[in-house]
Amino acid sequence: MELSSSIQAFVLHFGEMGSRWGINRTVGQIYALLYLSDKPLNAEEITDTLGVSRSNVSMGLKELQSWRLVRSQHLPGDRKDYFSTPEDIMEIALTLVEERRKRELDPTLTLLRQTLMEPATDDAERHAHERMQQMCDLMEQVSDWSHDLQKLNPKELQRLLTLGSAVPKLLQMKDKLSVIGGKDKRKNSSDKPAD
Amino acid sequence: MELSSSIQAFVLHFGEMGSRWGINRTVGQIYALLYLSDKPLNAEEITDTLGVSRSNVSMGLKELQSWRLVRSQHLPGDRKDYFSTPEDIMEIALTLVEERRKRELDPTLTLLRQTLMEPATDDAERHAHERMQQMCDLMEQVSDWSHDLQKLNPKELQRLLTLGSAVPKLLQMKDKLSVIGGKDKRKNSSDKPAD
DNA sequence: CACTTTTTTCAGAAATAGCAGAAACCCGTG
DNA sequence: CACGGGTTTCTGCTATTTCTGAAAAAAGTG
Repeated sequence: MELSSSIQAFVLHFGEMGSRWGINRTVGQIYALLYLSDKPLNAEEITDTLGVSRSNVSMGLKELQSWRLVRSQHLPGDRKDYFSTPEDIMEIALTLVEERRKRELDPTLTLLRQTLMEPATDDAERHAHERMQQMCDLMEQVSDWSHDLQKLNPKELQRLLTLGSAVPKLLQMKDKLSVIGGKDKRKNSSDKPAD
Repeated sequence: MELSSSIQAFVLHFGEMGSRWGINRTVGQIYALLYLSDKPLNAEEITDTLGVSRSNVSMGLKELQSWRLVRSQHLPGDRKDYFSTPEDIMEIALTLVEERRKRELDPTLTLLRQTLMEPATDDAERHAHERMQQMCDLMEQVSDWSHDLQKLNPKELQRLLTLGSAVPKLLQMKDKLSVIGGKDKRKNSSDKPAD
């Protein structure tokens, strides 16, 4: 399959970016190709288009499936496996966030929790444990937040993202409401006197 | 410098995770060491503690500085450079988000914008451009959101993070307010009839 | 259940990244 | 401007990752 120049550029770019994203060139290219394609592709088509070996494509697809970024399906009257990416880009983004959390955060979180079970024995270790505790707390919050994100449907997510920078304003609004409601009369309950 | 076992475990773990995070083992270990240390360390101390070559440490520190994750300082009466990480973990996290955006998002965003300037010439390309447009829109939102995050001070950020899953509820609250205010009487202005 | 088609696995080749040691460099100081 | 402590860059070797072609396995088919 011949690629038009803009599609080709995108595919090659994804290949190059792959290393920064923690995947290899072929995996990046396969993903780009499937993402842009208007129909599912089989492994042979991918092989021909990218000019890499069949086995390489097989391994790449396996990896992309382990990331849940591509799915396979069978077309009627054809024994080949056909691969495609989800239509909804929000769904793709959510998958990416979840998988990265699993791979990049969870192992460290596990180690930190284990380590922090034991008491520190000297000053240096005491300080180190404090630092680990800070990291652990933050990672847990990020992890929780990522879990919460997964529960949102694409529409809510879209809304949240559009909100973007407006969130702090929303927070202020909430504060005012709380003040009216009398639940919390302090202007900034958790702020230090002056920064 | 001898490391206590829990510190050692953390340092080694960071070394292993390095490959997933897009840094190499030594860089990961250096960072872990500096992060836990209760005082700034010089290159020689790092070399001795980790048992890697002096030049390797030098390159690692250079990389960590390019990420703005460690800073160097001079101690009075000592010509050596001393290295440390910021105290505030929120500041560290913000730096990480910003640097990752620069490295992992911005180049692709640039390519997408360029590509989308040109019109598509055939059906396949037309579809591909639609997909690129979706990706571009999402990446721009994420990028904007990341920029907004940078403007927040650590306290606000902490608050936002703690909020976590509560944000959707906040959204609902906002909706109700809007309804009261009469700006938007629909229950879910942008939702499809049924999902 | 033999045969064909398709996919996966594996072992080694090729490419890339990481590392140590040596050399070069930088910068105050006498 | 030579010296010495300190740092960075360069060079070549090593380890790791990526990739290919061949062989094995799996999955349909008549």
